[in-house]
Amino acid sequence: MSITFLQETIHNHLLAAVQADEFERLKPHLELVQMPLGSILYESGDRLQHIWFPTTAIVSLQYIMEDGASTEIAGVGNEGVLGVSLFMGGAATPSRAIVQTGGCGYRIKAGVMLQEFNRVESLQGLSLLYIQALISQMSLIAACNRHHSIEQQLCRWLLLTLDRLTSNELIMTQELIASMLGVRREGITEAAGNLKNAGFINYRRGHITVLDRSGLETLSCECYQVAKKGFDCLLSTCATTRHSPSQGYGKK
Amino acid sequence: MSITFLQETIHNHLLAAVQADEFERLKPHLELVQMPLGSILYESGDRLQHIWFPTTAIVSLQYIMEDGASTEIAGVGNEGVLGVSLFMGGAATPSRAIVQTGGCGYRIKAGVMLQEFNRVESLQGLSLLYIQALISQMSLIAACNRHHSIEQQLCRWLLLTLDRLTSNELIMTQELIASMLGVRREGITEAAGNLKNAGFINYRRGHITVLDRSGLETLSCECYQVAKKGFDCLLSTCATTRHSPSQGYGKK
DNA sequence: TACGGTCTGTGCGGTATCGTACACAACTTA
DNA sequence: TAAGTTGTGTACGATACCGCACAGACCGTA
Repeated sequence: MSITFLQETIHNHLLAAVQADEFERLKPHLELVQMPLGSILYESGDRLQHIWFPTTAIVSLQYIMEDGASTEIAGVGNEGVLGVSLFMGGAATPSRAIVQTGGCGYRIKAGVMLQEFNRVESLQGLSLLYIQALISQMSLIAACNRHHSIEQQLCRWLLLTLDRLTSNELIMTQELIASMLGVRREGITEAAGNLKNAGFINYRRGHITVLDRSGLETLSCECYQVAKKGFDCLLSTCATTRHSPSQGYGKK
Repeated sequence: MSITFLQETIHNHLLAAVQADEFERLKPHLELVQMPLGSILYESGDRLQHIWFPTTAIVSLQYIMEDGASTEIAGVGNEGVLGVSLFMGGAATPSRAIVQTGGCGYRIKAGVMLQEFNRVESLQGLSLLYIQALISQMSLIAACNRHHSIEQQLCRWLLLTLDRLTSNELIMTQELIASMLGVRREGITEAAGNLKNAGFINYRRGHITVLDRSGLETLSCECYQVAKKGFDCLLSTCATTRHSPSQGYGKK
């Protein structure tokens, strides 16, 4: 049971990079939870109750405008952690965190986490490292929003999501993608139609299957490669401090 | 001389909020420098040599795409600090920092600053607090980029810049504003023309004078108010930890 | 005062995206 | 199997913004 726990834990790279002795302190507080599609971890303005380390789930951070319009500002998978604003002064979070791909993750109470953050240097370092990566990703997305077409952005988004999955099928409606990218649903329908005609993807009601990754890469803007490089960089840094060297990322 | 120095220093709110004894340690390393319009503090990918605390200068953080297209991702005035990625793992900065309004600021060597950051808890806390505010601002701008018209964004931008100035005149070409907002220069010409016709601003070759703030506020999107609230929140938190209670922000 | 460079104004066609409306298909539940 | 819900396809005008081209105005400098 303890083994299972550890192996599952490893599926979050950030958590896996915590030093062994410090991890032992965290362990009793980590709670494995379901993160079902569409559930909202926190709303903009909420006071954080928990911190989450996704394992198989993917979470989208969105900024919501007064009229309800939304924009994804970053995505978080098993390379990251949700609720970092807790470490930065406890002020309210500026975004909504909504589960974009259902799965699992570890949850830990905010109070405990804050205590450990302040006590444990490696945990602090890892968090900061992640925040840096998050900022990079946000910059990228902001610029991509401004300068690239819906089709290009859709490709980027599909690829980044795919990189965090073990399968090549996304459970995802066009409506949902549209709200992430901050565009009309019809815009996604059209772009997705093009990708389907090109033979790069296929889909049916809420399921998108990627058939040709490299095809998507050719249509995507530069932003996918840049974002990927950022993640790789983060992960390799994590890997060098990993508490158990043999763990990979393969297990379903 | 020492008095002058201190008073100048106070013009950066973040620096002013450092505890007195810790500030004494930093003081010998702080270097008052000119920050002329258009100068670039660092480029995307640079290894940081310095950290800057603007006093009268305003700096724009921009993401630059491969084809040279740019987008402002955040603005930094005397409420903030440039080079925070130094604290977060030393990886390269994801953006370009370019001086948008000429003025002065304090500079400190990266090595010294990093040492102090790791040693001094209040400095760490303040930096994190600022990073949080920066992230909020970035989210906001990303969403505003996506959903609001050039005119609305121009109003927001003018207002936010104005809030950081003591005068109501911006030294600024339309071309430069366009590159900040990531739009064509002609788009700015048109929007600025509207604002001029409405009697809210006036301008001549590289000088923009704001005549009617509240007019701009009515045309601006919600984003200005939200951003302003974020800054106010940051500043009030800084104020409560300020090392010298009597210092304001009035001196030219 | 003349010159030259920079900044601003304007026009025009092209296009991506929006807003709206509606039909149809796929899946769910009764 | 039928009804109802939800997701997708399509069409069409409106419009915001782009790309380009060029004219004119401003301002520093010679």
